[in-house]
Amino acid sequence: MFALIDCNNFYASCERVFQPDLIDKPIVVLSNNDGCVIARSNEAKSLGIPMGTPAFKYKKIFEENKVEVFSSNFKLYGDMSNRVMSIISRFIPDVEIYSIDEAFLKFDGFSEDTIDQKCREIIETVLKWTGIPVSIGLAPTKSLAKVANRIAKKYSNETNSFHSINNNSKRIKSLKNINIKDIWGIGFQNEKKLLKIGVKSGFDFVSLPDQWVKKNMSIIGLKLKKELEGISTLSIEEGKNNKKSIATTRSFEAEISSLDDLIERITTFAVVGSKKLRRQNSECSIISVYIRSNPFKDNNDKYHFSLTGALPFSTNSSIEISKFAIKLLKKIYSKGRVYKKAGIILMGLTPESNHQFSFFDKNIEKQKKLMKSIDGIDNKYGQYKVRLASQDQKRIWKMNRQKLSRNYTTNIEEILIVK
DNA sequence: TCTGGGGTCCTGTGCCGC
DNA sequence: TCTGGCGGCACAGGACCC
Repeated sequence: MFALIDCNNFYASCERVFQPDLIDKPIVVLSNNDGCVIARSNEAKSLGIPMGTPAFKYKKIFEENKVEVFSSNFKLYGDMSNRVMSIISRFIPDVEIYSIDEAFLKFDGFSEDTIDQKCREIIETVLKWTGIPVSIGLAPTKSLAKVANRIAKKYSNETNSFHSINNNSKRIKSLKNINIKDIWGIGFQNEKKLLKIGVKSGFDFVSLPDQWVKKNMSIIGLKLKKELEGISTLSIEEGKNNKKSIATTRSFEAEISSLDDLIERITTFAVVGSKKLRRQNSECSIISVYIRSNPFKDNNDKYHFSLTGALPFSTNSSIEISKFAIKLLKKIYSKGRVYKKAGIILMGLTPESNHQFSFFDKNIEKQKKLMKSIDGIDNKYGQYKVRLASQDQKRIWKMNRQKLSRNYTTNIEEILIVK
């Protein structure tokens, strides 16, 4: 059996742990730059504030209903997530951390009663030790565990936040009651496709012929169908911690058109990206750079240019990576256009320890030492104190974070004081 | 005025060498 | 020597997730 454990309204719950007077009050958490709503407490949900909506459109509703608004504090959420995950691992060894607020668990060789009991214990312990409420869905496949989790959460009063799909009639009943768009793996495009042929519920979906699903929704769609039929096609992936790509991308506060400005941004992204690379002891061999217009602007002139290139060797040096990224940028840049967002993605990641020496990297030892001292200085005096010449020396990230909460758990200066 | 960032996987296409 | 067919590969783009 698979269980999916999910933290309820995770970011909002994290904020609430440290401000208990906000219990029962509507809370929203905004994305970087205070752009979109990315988390809502139940009270905020019932005010009709949608997920992912631009915050400025709801400013009035926030004020009228005294909604507590927070800028995202990922340091805090990341730390709270680690705490929750380590508690879960005390109960069961097979854990796949799926996202910051979700994990799949695999129960093998336990009786049904034992599993139920363990799930309830996990819910209780996580709440007691961290203050974060969680829900658990249990089922024979991962996709059905997602469905079960939804039910556990939606009817938490009756389910006590735990629901199990442990027989066929429960499976059918759940699928009949779930909207097609609420199934894990069905996005907007597939929903459109399915509604067109009259598929509205999960049950309608599993009633389709396999060939249709394969043809119209690829192998992924077919795997999903099998999962919902109770045949497991997705397994627990442990140790997924090592990433296959590392992206650093940002929207700009204003549109940019000069090459120099873009070079400055791309260099900064390259520096940030290579630092992430070094932190997980990896190197990259492929770099992708993109620049794009504002997709929300009301004209037809929308563009997105990207270019991917392979380095002649693997590296995690900020200098090599930014040099190469700028080369790519120059190839896709065209004068006279305006850009609103850019990014760099590092791919072809390999462990630093497997480094293949090549003719080109005579400099490698020198670069390694240099990066080590840069990281050392940054760790001592604060992030990104050392900058490359092509970065703007005065510029600091102008991220808009007007409503940032404190780093209660990761910075001793900001710890909660009880008077 | 103000619309996030970071991932994964799959598929179509074009090119290359056999 | 030329050509068609085919597999493998790289790459771009699309779809999904949180």
